Amino acid sequence: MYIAFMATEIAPDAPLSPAVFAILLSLAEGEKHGYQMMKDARSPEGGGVRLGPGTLYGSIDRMMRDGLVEESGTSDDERRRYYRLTQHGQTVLAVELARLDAAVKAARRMGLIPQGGRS
Amino acid sequence: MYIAFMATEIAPDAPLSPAVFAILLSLAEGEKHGYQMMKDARSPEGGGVRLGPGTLYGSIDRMMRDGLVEESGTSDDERRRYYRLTQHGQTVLAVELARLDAAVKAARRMGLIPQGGRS
DNA sequence: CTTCTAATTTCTGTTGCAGATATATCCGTT
DNA sequence: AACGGATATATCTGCAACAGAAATTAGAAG
Repeated sequence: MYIAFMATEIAPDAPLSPAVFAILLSLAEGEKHGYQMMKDARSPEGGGVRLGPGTLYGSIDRMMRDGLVEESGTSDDERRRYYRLTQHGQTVLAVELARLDAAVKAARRMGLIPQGGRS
Repeated sequence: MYIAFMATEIAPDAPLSPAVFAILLSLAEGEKHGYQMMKDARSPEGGGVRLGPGTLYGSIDRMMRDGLVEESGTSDDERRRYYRLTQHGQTVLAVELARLDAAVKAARRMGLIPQGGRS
């Protein structure tokens, strides 16, 4: 598959840290500001990760530097800074998801995940 | 579900770093020595992660310290040191897998994973 | 017994993480 | 409009983790 190939070729960013993964996943839904990502990440679907301010904003800076996310000028509130995925960020997320999906499925085959698990 | 509950209660180890996750997953198959985990981790089912010696053995030490893995006296070769999961390690892995499973499924619902993906 | 590979160890600079603290803005109340 | 609390971000700093290089030891092959 294309994605699997890309994993080693154009996305040497893998594997992603849990924080970076959670942020990318949150932004996949659409533009978000930091505080919102924080709450997203806490939910099970968002990865169930606790992000403190240091980790959150530090990660965002690095991700901007690496071209995974960018600021969208949007401003409905003076305090908020909105971010969105770049093209590269979308690719990296897709590759990471494919990676995790493969690992989870392998684990399920091994009987390491209780249920078949519901979708 | 039980596991999901445990995630926040008895396993504050989450989220795991990619290296630690790959090692736990590899050991879920049975006893392994470091070099073998290294090759396991490289395969897609193992997480598709490149572990250099520094990361690998450093992680193992920390995991021993944290009671996730332990040495099994097994020795079919003087050079090799074999490790296995502890009870605690198994629990932590199960919790992490449940976490990732939830995230992957959420991502699939969002259409972020190309196929249904192969099982 | 020499040589090649497997397997681990140790070391070191760089980076990321994580909590604490600080600061600015919005909102509801009075 | 001033106040207090919640929202939202910024900054700073010590500690731990990572990542690659280099060295070391043991087994396998000839």
